[in-house]
Amino acid sequence: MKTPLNFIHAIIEEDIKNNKNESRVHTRFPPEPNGYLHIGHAKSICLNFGTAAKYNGLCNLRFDDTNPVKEDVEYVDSIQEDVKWLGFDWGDRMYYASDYFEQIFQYAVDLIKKGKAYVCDMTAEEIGSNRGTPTKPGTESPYRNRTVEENLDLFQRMRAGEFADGVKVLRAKIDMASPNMHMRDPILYRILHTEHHRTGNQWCIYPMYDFAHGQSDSIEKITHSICTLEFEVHRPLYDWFVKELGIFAPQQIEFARLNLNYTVMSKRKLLQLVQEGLVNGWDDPRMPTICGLRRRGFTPESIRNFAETIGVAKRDNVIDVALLEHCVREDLNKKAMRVMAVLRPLKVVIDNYPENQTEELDAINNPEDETMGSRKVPFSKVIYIEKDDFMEDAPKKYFRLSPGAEVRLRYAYYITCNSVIKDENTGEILELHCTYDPATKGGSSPDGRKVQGTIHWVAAETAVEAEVRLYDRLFVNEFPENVEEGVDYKVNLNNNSLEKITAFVEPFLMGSKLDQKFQFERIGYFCVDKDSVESKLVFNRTVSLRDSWNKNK
RNA sequence: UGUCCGAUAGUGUAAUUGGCAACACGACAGUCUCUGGAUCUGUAGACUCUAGGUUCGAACCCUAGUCGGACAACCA
Repeated sequence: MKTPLNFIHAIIEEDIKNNKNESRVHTRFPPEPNGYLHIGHAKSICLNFGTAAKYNGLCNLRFDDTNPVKEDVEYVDSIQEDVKWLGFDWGDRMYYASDYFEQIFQYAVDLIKKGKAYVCDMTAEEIGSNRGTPTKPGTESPYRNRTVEENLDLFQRMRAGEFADGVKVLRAKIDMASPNMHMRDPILYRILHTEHHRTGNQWCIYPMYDFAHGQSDSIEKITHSICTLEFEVHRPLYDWFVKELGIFAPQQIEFARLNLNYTVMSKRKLLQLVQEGLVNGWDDPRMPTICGLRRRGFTPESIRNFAETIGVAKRDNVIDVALLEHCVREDLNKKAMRVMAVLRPLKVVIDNYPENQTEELDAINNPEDETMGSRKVPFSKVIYIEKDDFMEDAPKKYFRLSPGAEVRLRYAYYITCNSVIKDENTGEILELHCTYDPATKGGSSPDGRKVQGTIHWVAAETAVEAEVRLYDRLFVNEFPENVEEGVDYKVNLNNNSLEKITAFVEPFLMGSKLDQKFQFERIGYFCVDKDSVESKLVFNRTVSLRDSWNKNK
């Protein structure tokens, strides 16, 4: 069976067939180290590294670090960690645009010498207003016709630090009347007396992204520069630089960025959520960041599979977060060990079970994977079950415990509920009294009688308390950014996106380690949080299991 | 009133490049089950944005239009 090609791979296969670049495929993932990577970047990472792997090519990791005022090593470290965690390897090809500053400076000198760039003394405001609008042409800078010698001298003096921030810029001399705004004498270099996280104080002028990105790709001999749609309008400019400079020409191909409903994806907004304390840091499990998803319990495989499933195209798209959730479930279903945990405990006393007796019952660790073996679960007279698993006046289709009904305790016994003890004042159900059938040990009866439901439980005596963090969507609105003029999108924040509860878990979980993943049977998938310690376990709910009974209501 | 890009079931992506519109998720129904999970089976759901044209034949090519998106940072 041949898998259909996305449009980028179709282009690449055509290029290979035509022996373009000696049929070489070389991509790159070029983040700016000014924030943490999110699921949208994951799409790009999977695309770039995945494409290289598919065509026996290479993929570089390159930091586009041309703006020292926003960038930081904290981000370059986290980006490397996240790309690695996703399962990709850039080998020895980790680069920085700042590695090329000298070369890029020379490119600028070349342009000046060719009369294609000039130093402009206008202020930012003047340049802005002279640029015109998309429908009106701009006007030319009065400095546009400085001589090559003067430009060369001024540009060298900019580099030497003779001028203050903002008083001069280097601009390309292209066409102030171009219908493409990016061709209206774009700024190439600006003065920034700011220490760079890598080059220190070596430079006080820095190239703009537009003057660095394409050339960086060119220097690295990138064959296919895959980027998002908003850079489509920049492509003529990159091509202009390549042509004027006479350097290797990468081919830029643009694709539509990922959008997820109930989620914001812009770095600016994510930063804001962090800075305003609306979430607990970049790796808050509610964040769509890669580190957030990791802490939430997502696996790299599930994210890669998600990227594969959503495909690549040019039209705008909004993916349902439910698809992302489906991808984790699918992966965790195969891998996660099953255990029992009771989130909202209801005490059950089994009246006819001997006092002080404890049994070790066999439980299968993963019915999807025999090799994961089995374990022992202690059982005794007093147990906890889920509050939801009991109903005093149960509807016909309710298969769990109710007065007079018999259910199976998973891997244990059949029990029947005899009486309900309630708080006299509030009517709240405090405990249940049941009897068990000793012949049903292990969960099946010798007489072959069927029970409607199977519920999970934890023996009270050996139960371990654990903090469980239940996460919900960060936003209540499907499109949180769709707000009326002047309204802050944060009004759409979900006030109940995090609920911390104390649960009882089976003792097996006692020694569980950071990032270990479990399925709490009948509830969902959970992982050990980094806040977890020996004396106080903390679990994050990655995603719930489907519950069709609840859904139908 | 500019330039560039896009438009296919609810959502996303395909369609051997001009030859019966398919797959996944979701929905619904059923099967199975010691997890109301998973599995398995099935059903519904699309005048392929509109109108013309080319053609034996158009989702695909052409023309015009409609709608949507991107672009006016010394950000990337």
